[in-house]
Amino acid sequence: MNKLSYGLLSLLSIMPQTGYDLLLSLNRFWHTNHSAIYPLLAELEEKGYARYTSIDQQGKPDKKIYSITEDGMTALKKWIVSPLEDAVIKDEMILKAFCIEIFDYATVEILLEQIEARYQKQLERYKKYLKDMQTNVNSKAEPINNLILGGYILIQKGIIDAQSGIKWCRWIRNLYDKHETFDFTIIDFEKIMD
Amino acid sequence: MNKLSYGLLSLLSIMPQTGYDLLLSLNRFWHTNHSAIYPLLAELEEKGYARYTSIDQQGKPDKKIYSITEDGMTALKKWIVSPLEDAVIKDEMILKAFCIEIFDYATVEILLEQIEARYQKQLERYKKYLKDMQTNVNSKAEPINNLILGGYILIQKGIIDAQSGIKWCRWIRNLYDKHETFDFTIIDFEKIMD
DNA sequence: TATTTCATGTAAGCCGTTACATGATTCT
DNA sequence: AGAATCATGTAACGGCTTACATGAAATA
Repeated sequence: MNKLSYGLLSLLSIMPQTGYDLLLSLNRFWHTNHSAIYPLLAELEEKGYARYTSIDQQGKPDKKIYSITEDGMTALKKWIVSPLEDAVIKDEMILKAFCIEIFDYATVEILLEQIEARYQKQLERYKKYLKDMQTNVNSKAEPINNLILGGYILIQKGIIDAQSGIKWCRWIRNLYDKHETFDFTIIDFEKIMD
Repeated sequence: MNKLSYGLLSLLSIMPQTGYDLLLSLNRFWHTNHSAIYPLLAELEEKGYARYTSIDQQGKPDKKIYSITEDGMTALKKWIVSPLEDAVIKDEMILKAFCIEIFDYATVEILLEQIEARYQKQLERYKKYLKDMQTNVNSKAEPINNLILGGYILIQKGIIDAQSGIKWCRWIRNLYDKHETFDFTIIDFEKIMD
């Protein structure tokens, strides 16, 4: 049982769905693809944590609607309160930041614009999710998924992160503007030391 | 050349150092370990992006002090302005968030405390880094590494992220406090829609 | 007409983690 | 006395990504 296996159980606890549905829900908040999900679903079934019912379809492979079993729920209940592992963040931005002091401002500005654009894109994406959710909840239309509360708080997190990322970019620009001679030995630490 | 290879070049552009030194600098901002670094350094040397000079040591393996070559600098200059890849974040917290609505508040509170504690730990860690940096810069003592500007902005990012994470946890608690009947269909979306 | 959506699966390869391996000195 | 620091390396394994494979219907 790896992280993603529990993630699938987590989503299945909300409602029974297919591997394809799970992929769509996951993709909003987690980098993965179908070739990682299908084998894990088969494993969950072998372990007795999930079961599926097949539905015939014309032109497409049979739909397999997975649902969580009682054993699966037991595993989920254990996992949800088990010690939280550290987040693993692999972001090229961090590695690029290491060497910015050897480049001139024009180069740094190119990088900053890319970073800011990425956060801006993220902000738009999550705002769209929020709007979609609002529409669905208000109209009480058939929900694409029932990820109401969980989805809501994760969308909020995405928005907060994007906004603070944009602020960070602007703060860096300000840092450069103030020290045109690039004398970074007199950095004002006090402002940030709570 | 994978992400981490460029990260090593990025750090080597600041100052020549050993694989062990690189590991210590990286560990503040990047999850990795020595067994990933040493083979990559050997590859960088083969490619002509880095070279090393060996230094005899008693009781320990010979120190290999790596430095970036001109070819390495060329590669670094290309990479720094090349399109920024998306960040890959693998955080169990996200997967756990999916299913919170099936649990009672007591269970969610256990999870929230773990998340908040993790952000608190991160905040303390980065504040310590900032203090260390301030001490080093003021005393002009021999710098452990010369990652002044890059380290500074990354420490700031770590602090901002930790602080907003803590605020997010408190916002979730507030959400629960306001709706003791767990009627989450009347969520106030307007407040967040800019 | 071409791409996206729906729908599931396998195979090859890369990347990273854990463990194995060694060993003196310094700190707790 | 035991753990951490300094210092480099290899081997096995697991997990994830990319590509391969199929194919109808709807959209652009």
